[in-house]
Amino acid sequence: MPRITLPDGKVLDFPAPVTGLMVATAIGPGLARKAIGVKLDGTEIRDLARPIESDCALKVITARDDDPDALFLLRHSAAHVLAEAICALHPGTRLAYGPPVEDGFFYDLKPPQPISEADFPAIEAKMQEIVAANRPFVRCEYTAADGLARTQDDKYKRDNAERALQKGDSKLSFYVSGQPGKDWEDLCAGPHVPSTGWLKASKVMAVAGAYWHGDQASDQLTRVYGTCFADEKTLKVHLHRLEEAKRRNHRKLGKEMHLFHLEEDNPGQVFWHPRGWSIYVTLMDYMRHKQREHGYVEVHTPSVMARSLWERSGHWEKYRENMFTTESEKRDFAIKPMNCPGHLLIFKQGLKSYRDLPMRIAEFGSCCRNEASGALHGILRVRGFVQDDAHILCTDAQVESEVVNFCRMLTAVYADFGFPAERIGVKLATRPDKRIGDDASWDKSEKALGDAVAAAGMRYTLSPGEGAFYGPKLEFTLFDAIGRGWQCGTIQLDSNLPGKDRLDATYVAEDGSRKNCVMLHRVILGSLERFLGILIEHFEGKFPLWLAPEQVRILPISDAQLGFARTIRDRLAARGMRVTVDEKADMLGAKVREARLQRVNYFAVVGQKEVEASAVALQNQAGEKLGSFVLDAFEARLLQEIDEKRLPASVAS
RNA sequence: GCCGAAGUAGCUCAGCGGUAGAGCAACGCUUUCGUAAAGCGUAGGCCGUGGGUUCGAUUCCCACCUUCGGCUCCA
Repeated sequence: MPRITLPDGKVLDFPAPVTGLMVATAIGPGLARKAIGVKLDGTEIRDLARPIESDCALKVITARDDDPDALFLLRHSAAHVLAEAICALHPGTRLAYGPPVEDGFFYDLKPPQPISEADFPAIEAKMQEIVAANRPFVRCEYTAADGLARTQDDKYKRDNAERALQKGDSKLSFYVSGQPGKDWEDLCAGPHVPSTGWLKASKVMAVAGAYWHGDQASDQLTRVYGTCFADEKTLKVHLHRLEEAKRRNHRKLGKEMHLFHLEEDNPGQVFWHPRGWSIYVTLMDYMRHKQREHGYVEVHTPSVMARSLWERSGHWEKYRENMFTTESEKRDFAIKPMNCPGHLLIFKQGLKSYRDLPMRIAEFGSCCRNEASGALHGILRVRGFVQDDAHILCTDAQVESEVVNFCRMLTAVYADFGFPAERIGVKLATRPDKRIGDDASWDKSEKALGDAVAAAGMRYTLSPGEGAFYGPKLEFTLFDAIGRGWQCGTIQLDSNLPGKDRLDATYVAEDGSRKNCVMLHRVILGSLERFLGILIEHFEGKFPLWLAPEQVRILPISDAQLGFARTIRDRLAARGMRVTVDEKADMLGAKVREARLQRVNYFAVVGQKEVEASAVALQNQAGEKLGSFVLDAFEARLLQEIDEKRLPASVAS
């Protein structure tokens, strides 16, 4: 006799087991028409047609794009429609696994022939056919034996079934899209929407490879990505957002704006052009300044270090495959993939007292890592990069305050780049299965990091098991102007590397004894290459004035104003600004167009009128005409905007 | 590294067994112009690299390199 509690607190009593649909109907026929599933006790999503036998809290899930539960149901069901369509078009296709994911769903399968984008229109047409037929999703349950028998010839489904049974399920469920025995079926735990007709706003997005169980040594499968929304309008918005991401692509903008290039013969290494390097240097200068403010000392350590040092640090053993190595006079060397050993070697010079701690050692460390060729990605994932790296050597007792300090510094830095607190996500990555150190010390260090984040006024979520083998870490993700997340900053607690068995970094404590330091590895921007790539996409190449490679372009109307234009350029350049004059014989319209496309922040038109008034007619990148400015006012305006690090309206919140 | 797709002028792209095409950019000349493209002309190519098939390959086949989309990885 189930007693159902609704979200508003109302209680419905039923004399016998009911289905979600019956509950929805009891609430109202309108709701029943819109219902696609129910959620029990805030955890289990269930088909509308399945019986509910015991008391529970129940939410009716309707087809809405702002409800993650609804999207889960729609996308999980759309994955079935996709799989059915592919099976119909490519008989002999083996199905593996088709879950909903962020932004859509995928289905891993093994078709007899490769599937490519050219097949999408046919797949989508078939899917629309299945949707138009509006066939019900019917759940069929079998005993373990019967269910296993149904998956007998299918390696992947058999494996899924066995895993479900291992997990403790007593029955195996299949979902038929239509009539059992007649229509397509798939082993699946569910849940699903009532019928295929709900899945109108679906689209096949991409095809890629994937491994069975994510294991490189296992079968290679074809992964077909799709997405589905409740409303076709939301699908359009989603597709529009993808277009937007394409427009912001840092590789495209980097080329258009002459920031950098990548050389085919030298994969994974960036050639920075004058304009790109200008931004890069501004980033470094800025961080150098911030680090000084926060009590860091800057150092520089060798790019190539001997194998013996990497053996002592443990890197040779663990990361040998990903290190570039070289040899001289029969000794092995490696190009540094990290800066920490070098920083510890600096720390170890001379005797350190507890009074010297914490010691914050920073370096714009140029590192090389031999990343797998397939992992390279524009300037976001490269083999040669520079980090705003630093290592804080301190005592256990100092960890928490150092982390608080770091979080505050990081928040201030991110805000200057257009990522205010609400655009920062924090994760605490805790102890992994494979780890060193006892549980008591893990308890202590995880708590220290968590407390520090809270003390800095930030919220975090847990990322269980994702910590480094030597200690927990905090990971900071930035959400850009179109909502994409990029992990940048991190701080990791490490007592392994400075420990006795590794590089043995010690200090003399108050009581005269020698103690080992603990170390915090930390970056804020991370790889400058990557961070700059993210900034390009975040700003769509329209950098704030303080970062912009070309802040002002003077546009003379005719050659008669060239001299005046050059005078203005020299004057602003003397104040440290990045200014050019467009000396081409083009007409003004062409010069304006060019300047806007190049994303120059300000363009100052000078004609006869301006020469006479010693002024400029100003326009900004957005195309707003700002009127006439005499030179003093013009210069003051620019300097103030640079000084404030003012952000463009597109990201200011 | 693995799976799929792609690589043609500086850029964006067309062509696809028979002498390599456009627009923009560049360069030259004319124009000196008031807020998103002045006009005319010139030059520009180992059609990613290597092999094969063919009378003939940018085009078809194979291998490799690089890039892109994923997977795996990311100290």
